[in-house]
Amino acid sequence: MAKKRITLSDIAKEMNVSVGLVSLVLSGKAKENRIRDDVAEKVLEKARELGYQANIMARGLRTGKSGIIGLVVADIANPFFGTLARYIENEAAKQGYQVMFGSSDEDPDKLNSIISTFHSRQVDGLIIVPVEKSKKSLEIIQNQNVSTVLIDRECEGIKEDLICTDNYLGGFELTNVLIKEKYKKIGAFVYNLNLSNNMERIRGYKDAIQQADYEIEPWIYKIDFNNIEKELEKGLQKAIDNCCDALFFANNNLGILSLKILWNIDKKLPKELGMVSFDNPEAFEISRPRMTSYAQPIEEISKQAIAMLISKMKGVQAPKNQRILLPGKLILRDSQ
Amino acid sequence: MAKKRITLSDIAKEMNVSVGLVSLVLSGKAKENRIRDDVAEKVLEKARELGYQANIMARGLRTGKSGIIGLVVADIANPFFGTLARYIENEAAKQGYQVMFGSSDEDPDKLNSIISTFHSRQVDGLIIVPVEKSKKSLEIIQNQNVSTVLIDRECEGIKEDLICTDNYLGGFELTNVLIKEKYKKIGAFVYNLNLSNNMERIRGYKDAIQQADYEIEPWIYKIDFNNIEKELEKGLQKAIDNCCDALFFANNNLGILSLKILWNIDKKLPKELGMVSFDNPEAFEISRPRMTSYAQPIEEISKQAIAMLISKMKGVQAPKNQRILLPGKLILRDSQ
DNA sequence: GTATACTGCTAAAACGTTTAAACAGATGAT
DNA sequence: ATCATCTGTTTAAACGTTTTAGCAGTATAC
Repeated sequence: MAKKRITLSDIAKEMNVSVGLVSLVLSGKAKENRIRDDVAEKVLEKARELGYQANIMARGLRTGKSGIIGLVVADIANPFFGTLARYIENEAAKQGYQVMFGSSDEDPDKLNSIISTFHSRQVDGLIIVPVEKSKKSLEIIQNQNVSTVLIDRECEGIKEDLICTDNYLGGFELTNVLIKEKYKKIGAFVYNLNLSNNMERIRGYKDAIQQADYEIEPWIYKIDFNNIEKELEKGLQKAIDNCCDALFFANNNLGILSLKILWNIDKKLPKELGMVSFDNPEAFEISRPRMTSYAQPIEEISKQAIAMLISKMKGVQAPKNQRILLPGKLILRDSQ
Repeated sequence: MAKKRITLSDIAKEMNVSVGLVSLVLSGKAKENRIRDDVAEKVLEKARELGYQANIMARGLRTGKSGIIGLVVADIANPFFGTLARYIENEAAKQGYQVMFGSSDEDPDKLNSIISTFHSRQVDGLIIVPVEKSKKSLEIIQNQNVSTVLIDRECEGIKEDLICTDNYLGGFELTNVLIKEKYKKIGAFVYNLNLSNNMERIRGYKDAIQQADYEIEPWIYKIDFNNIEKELEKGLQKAIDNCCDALFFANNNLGILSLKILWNIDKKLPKELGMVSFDNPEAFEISRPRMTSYAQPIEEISKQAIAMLISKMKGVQAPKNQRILLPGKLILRDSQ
């Protein structure tokens, strides 16, 4: 019942050749090693017949390569990261790599343990969405000399190749949509985490407000990441009490939840307030109002990340510590 | 620069003991092999000091285990599967397993190639969302004797353990919500794929209609999976032309897209039509109308799937070919 | 004083690859 | 006839673990 796996030596025995020869043929090195064509052909045929599948662990042990790319995101259930994972999966597959993933939940300890098991598995490369205080984990990995590229955010104190959306620009453009409508007070919502991308968005928000052609003040509310929904309720109420007539959400989570909460507070609110949100989940297409948002170039990020990772793994000496900022796309709908 | 990995033998050399002893200690088998406590302690200490990380490929080669669970879903970017992946990741981690995933795109060839690379990697177990015509791939895997559990849907002609939502019940309950409102003609939308879960939902829909306490006819429209948006536009228009006054969507994708399309056709439509949808993405909470839906017990599915998989991997002879149907939850909102 | 059992360790094989080096035999050059 | 070259293959080491069998030394039993 328990069918034994076919190994190189099974094939070798059946054909009365050496294991080495079979290996050479099956790894496509027959020509360079001048194996006779007819022999190579027969070996290939036999392998097919027996249903040979290479044992990747054995190969990996010998070669030191696993063919695995480790991806660590904040939460794979978040559509932004899910989509990202999907594109990365595709791009990696094109290059013959498999993807293994882990969700950090914005927790540096989890991040660290994921990275460390990935390392144990000899991943050939790492694509990491760093979290607050992940400097130490990243330093360890850098010392270990594993090819790594960071995406989505920077990590303070770490010099490493990075691909992410131009968050400042997004925050700036989004806020300007609101400013054009002459709102008097635009409240901004962001996590209380020290995440470079969210901070950049807020920086864009602030700059836009400062450069506005009329008098307007920033108003920023930080949401405790461990208690998002409750905190957001409080914050939203406070924004209303403080006469905010428009709202800026620094990410999809905050945007979506706010839409829900505002409606619960008062069904008229969503229509009366001006709103814009970073990220572009499908939910924003069917919400009322349809949320004006800033779509990150997820596919482009994935492509560039894999391209850069592959070139690093191949040892092509790309100039260290590149920072690639990709522009997103403003999606004008009807919430402003 | 390229820091060498620490191996058992590095530790052994530094401490003048044998590799075997170090292995025994680090794999927690010191006691049963009566290694002296002080020796064990020192080895542990040294390993920590040098930053030892086991080489999992070497271990895997020796033990035949990889510690990896392969998960193949239709599309990791779909929030349903993303959430599923997340729970599976968590549950697997609790048992010391890592998850590797692949997206099949409902394509049997892709499914097959994913399964086959997973097998090459010696995954210890497989959790598979089967697609149309995946019988052959699954038979191969069954012959290979890899522990497998199917989730979300059945695969025609394959006897294998299965965990999924009680789709029939969901379709039935959802339709009854509409029937209670006395709609005259309820149009149902479903993919043209032969997926057991979607079929079951439609069966529930049909039965509910047949058992209704007033005269009503089923009206079903099948959407070509390769051209969903265009087809859906056509179908929705047709439903309206055919005087449907309510709509039943067999999954989240169809529900979300329809909400968007209907609004584009005529902004009054979403309010005028009765609607219900299978699945419960967050989008349904902020759409207008808020969509009444049937939430699948994703966490429960994941937990049971991992539990069953682990017990199969451990060789606990669970009665073959279990079929576990888990009830979902009707979420009443205001689209009916 | 000899057999027996226990203690704490080492030795070595095995897992399935990859790959550099070696080899035998044929061919060619001198 | 000798040496070199080429052809097509084999040999064997190596990768880093795990695990079984065995070994030397000490303790216990009679």
